[in-house]
Amino acid sequence: MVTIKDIAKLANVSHTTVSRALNNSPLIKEPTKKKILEIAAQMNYTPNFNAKSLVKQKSYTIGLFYTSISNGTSPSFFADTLKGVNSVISQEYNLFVRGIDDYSDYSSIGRQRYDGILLMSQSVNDNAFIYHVMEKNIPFVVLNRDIEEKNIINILSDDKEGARQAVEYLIEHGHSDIAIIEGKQGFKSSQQRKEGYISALIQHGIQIRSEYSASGNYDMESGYRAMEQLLSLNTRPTAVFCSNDDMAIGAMNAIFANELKVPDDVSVVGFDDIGFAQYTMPRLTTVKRPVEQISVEGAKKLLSLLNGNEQRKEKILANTELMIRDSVKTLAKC
Amino acid sequence: MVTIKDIAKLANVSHTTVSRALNNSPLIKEPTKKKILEIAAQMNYTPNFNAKSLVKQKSYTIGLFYTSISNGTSPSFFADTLKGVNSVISQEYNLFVRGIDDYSDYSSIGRQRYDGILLMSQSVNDNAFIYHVMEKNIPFVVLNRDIEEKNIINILSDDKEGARQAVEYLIEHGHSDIAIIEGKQGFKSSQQRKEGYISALIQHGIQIRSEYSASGNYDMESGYRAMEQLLSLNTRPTAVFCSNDDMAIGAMNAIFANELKVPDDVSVVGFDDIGFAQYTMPRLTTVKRPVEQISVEGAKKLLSLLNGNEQRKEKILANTELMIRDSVKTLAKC
DNA sequence: AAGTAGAATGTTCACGTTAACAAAAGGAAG
DNA sequence: CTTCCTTTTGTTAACGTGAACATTCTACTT
Repeated sequence: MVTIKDIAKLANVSHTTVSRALNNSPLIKEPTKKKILEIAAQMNYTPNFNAKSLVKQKSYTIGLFYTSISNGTSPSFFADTLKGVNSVISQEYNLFVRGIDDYSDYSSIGRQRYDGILLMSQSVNDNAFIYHVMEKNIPFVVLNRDIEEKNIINILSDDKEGARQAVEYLIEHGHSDIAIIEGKQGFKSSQQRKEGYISALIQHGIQIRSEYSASGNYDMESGYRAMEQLLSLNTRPTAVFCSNDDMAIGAMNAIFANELKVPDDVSVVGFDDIGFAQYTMPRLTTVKRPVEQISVEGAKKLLSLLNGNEQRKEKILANTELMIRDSVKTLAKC
Repeated sequence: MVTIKDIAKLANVSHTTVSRALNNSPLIKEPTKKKILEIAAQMNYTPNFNAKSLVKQKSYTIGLFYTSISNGTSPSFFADTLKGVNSVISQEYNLFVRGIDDYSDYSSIGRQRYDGILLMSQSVNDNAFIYHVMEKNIPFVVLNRDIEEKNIINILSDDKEGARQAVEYLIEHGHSDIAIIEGKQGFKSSQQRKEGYISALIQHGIQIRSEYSASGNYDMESGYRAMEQLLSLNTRPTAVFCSNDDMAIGAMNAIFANELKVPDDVSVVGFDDIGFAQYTMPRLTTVKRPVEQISVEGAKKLLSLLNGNEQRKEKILANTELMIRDSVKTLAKC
């Protein structure tokens, strides 16, 4: 392995001069710098990041942590977040990916190893990890999940507004018998999506009917069951807002199973815009959560923090986008 | 930051003794070791991996490289491979993730930075990277894509056999007018899946008809177009083997668009078993590529290599599995 | 009791880099 | 030509750890 000392010998200067030249220090005369740079290139020199890290007390490493890599994280979430973060991180930084549940204890997670941490949080269970990171004084950003705690940079999508818009879209297309299939009990996201649903109804003066609220837990199967329950009502809803796409797919299957059609008999709207939403039959109208954008913003924020720019420790809401496809029917307004 | 020297002072021993105790050296007396370990735990000591790396000439980092993170890699592929690798890598190692196309030059990729490299290869364009890694003498394993080169550890699924089994399954269910929608021209995988298709037909004495070969390029749209072409034939095939699931979904859409039904009018089989295959209507029968298993095997192989166990530089084929769902109809044999 | 082998611990140095301080070289002013 | 800055370069130490070699301590043999 070629080191700066090797270069120094060849260039007939001290290794410090080489170091300075490579780091583009203004202290070095142009011709000297040029000569050194040439030799370095010729010798195929690669800096040793470990040595650099050791002396600079910086790891040049950013940790990207998920709640879990093995359990529950949806494929498209991985792909989108990784894409987003990856596009921002410069070559100077290493990107390390791990699941929080891979660790039995967090002792190996310290400042020396990570300059900063991006946490794609999907569960309240992550809080222990968050406290550890705060305690260790590692710069970090929490993405995707709403953290109650103040003084944390927290970027997530505005689920309430997204849900409101989706339901408003249904109303504008003539629906007023609109049901909701709720997300997992106790999840902040479930609550906010429901709030959006309610807010849209109120805003348009539509009465809220408790029998139009069916509970689910974010998986397909629960969407199916919730839909069956809704279909068995005396006055069947003409449209259903599902708190995520998986449940929407389950709901659509339940509708088909009852020999009804989407959107002719029942309109369906989802939430998330998973990759598969455009491959369903019919293609699913849904609320796109800007996961990739959140990742990009989060990574940028973190990098800026690492560069010493003070950031406001605030919550940032990213806008959702309604992806209009084919699962909603326009009703003639009565 | 607490270092072994701090511990040494408190324990009234030399820092080397601490180092040995922490590394569980047999040279240290039990009571001393115990005392040191206790103090370390109490002080919340975290080893500095940079210093360790520097002196041991080891980076404790495994690079997981994809052909691209931004382009073309399917979400489920990310998720499955990451899961697989992650489950094997011990806490001792860092997992570094990047796309090859993130690099304009490979100069920063050297032995000091990576103890070993896992390459999830999806394109011939990766070859330049492979040569670089070989030249730098970094231990590595190529996964997923068939590499012609000898003397490379190369783990991939047995696509030919998988395709053969799928087509055989169609034949066993009474089909003999079986078409194929081929994968992207020039891809090794396309070729091997087609070979499997042909081999099954020959084996069962079924004549190969050139008009039953439609070309595609692995995306939905191409599957749709290929299927339309097949449907326009005088003697429509009763079953279609699609070289991947995306094209199978496209093909199913084409069948529906022509007011035909899957599987009643045409049976469809896919390849890959993407997550969505079980959510299609009807659920897609397909060949599951053991992506996660390949990742696990590859990571194990690499770790074993890093631990100094010589590995045979060979090609390993992993078995596919036919996922039987609802997109194939049993025909009465004539 | 002395000698000795072996176990346990300590000293010193090295890894490759940057930083603090030191020194030399060059140039301007008197 | 001194003297004194300023610019450029060099010397030395430090980061935290592990390894080679050195030393001390123990326990056993004679």
